[in-house]
Amino acid sequence: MSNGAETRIRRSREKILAAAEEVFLHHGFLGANMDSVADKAGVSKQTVYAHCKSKEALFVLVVERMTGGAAKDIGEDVEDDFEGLSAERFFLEAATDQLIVVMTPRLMRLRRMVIGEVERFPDLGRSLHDNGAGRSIARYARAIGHYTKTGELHCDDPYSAATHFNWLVMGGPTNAAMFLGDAGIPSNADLKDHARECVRIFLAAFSECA
Amino acid sequence: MSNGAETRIRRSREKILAAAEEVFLHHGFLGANMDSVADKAGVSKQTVYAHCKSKEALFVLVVERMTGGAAKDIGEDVEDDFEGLSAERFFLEAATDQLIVVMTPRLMRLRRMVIGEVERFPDLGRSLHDNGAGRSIARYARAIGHYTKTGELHCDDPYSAATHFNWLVMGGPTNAAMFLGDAGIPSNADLKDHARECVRIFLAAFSECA
DNA sequence: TTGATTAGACTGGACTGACTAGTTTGATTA
DNA sequence: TAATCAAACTAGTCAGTCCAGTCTAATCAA
Repeated sequence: MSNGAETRIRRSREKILAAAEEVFLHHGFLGANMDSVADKAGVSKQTVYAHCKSKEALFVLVVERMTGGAAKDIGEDVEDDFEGLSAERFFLEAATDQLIVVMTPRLMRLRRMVIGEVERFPDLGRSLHDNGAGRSIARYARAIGHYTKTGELHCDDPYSAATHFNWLVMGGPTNAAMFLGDAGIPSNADLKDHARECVRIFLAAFSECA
Repeated sequence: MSNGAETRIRRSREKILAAAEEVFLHHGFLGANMDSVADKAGVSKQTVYAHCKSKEALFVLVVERMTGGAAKDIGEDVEDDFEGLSAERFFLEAATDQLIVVMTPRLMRLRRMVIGEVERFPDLGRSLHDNGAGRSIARYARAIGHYTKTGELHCDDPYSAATHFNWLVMGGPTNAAMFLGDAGIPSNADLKDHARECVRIFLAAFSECA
C-alpha cells in the first residue's frame, strides 16, 4: 500500500463526494444519475463504484458528510461560558448565529431533500432531527438553566422553554425556505431583526416579572 | 353526451384521484408509477390518461385537491366573531384546532412530498405556503388586531406578531413530523398541552403589562 | 542516478437487465 | 355510441457490471 496511491484515492474520493453532493442536491435521490455524478467528478463510473457500492450508499455518505460539517460549523458542542453575558445578549447572539449559519441555500436544499426521502431513508431523517434542532435546543436549555439559577430567567422546564424559543426563531424562516426555494431565504438583515423580536418575546415570557 | 356517461366519468375520476393520492403520497413523484395508479384505481391505464394528460398533470391535480380540501377543513376563511371571547380562549382554541387538523399523517405526507419536489413543482410549494401557514397567520393577525383595539393585547404589528405565534405553535411539531415520519406526530394530548404553553408565552409577550 | 518492473487505481465505453411513461389496437360494456 | 377494457408495444432511461487497456508512483536493478 503505497503513499501515492492513498492520496490518489483520497483525491478522487473527494471529487466524487463533491460531485455527488451537487447532483443529489439538485435532483434528489431518484432524479440523480450515477453517470452524471461520474462526469461531474471527472472520473469514470467504475471509479465511483470502486468508492461506494451503490447509489444508496453514496447518498447516505453525502448526507452524513454534510450534516457532520454543518454541526461543526455551528459549534454547538462547545460548552458556553455565560459569565459576564446577559441573557438578552446571549440569546440574541446565539439566535442570530444559528439563523445565519442554517439559512443557507446548501443546507436548505439538504433539508428539503432529506425530508422528501424520509420514507426511503428514515435514519437520515432521524440524524438531521437530532443534529439540527436537537443540538440547538440542548444549547438553549443549558443557557436557560444557567440564567434561571442567576435569577435572570424564571423557568421550571428549561428543555421545554428551549424548544419553544428554538421554533419561535427557526420556524418561520425555515418554512419559507422549504416551500419557496432559495428565493424564500430571508436576507441577513431580516434575520437579525427577526432574532431581536424573538428574543424580546422570549424574555417577556420567561423573565421574572416581580 | 349522455347523462350516464357523465356520472361514469365522474366516478372513475374519483377513483383515479384517490388511487393517485395514495401512490404519490407513499412513493413521491418519481417513485410513483402510473401502472400502479391504474391498478389501485381498478381502472385501465388508458382511462387514467383519458382523465389527465401526463403524470405531472395528475400530480398537480392530486396536490391541489388535497390543499383545497385541507383549507376547507380548517375553515380559516370564515370571519371570526370575537365578541364574548377572551383573547386567551380564542388563541387556545384556534391553536389547538390548527394543530389537530394539520398534524395528521396524510397532510404531513403531503407536506414532505411537496417540499421534496419544490424544485420540480415550484408552484405547488408556493400554493402550500400561501394556503397553509399563510391563512392561519392572516386569521391570527385579524384576531390580534381586534384584541389590540379592545386593549387586551398590545401590538404595533399584528401580522408580525401573528407570524411569531403561528410558528411558536407549529414549528416544533411540524419539524418532528417532517424528519421522523408519522411516528414523529405528537398525540392530541401533547398537542393540547403544547398549545396551552404557546398561548401563555404569547400572551406574556403581547399583553398590556401596565 | 537512471531505467525497468510492478501493483493497483483508473479509464472509456459497451453491455445487461429491469423498469416505465405514454401509445396503439381491437374488443367490450352500459 | 361513447367510455372503458386488457394487453401488447415503443422508446427511452438508468443502476450496476465487464473488459481490455492506461496511468502513477514506489521499488528495485544497473
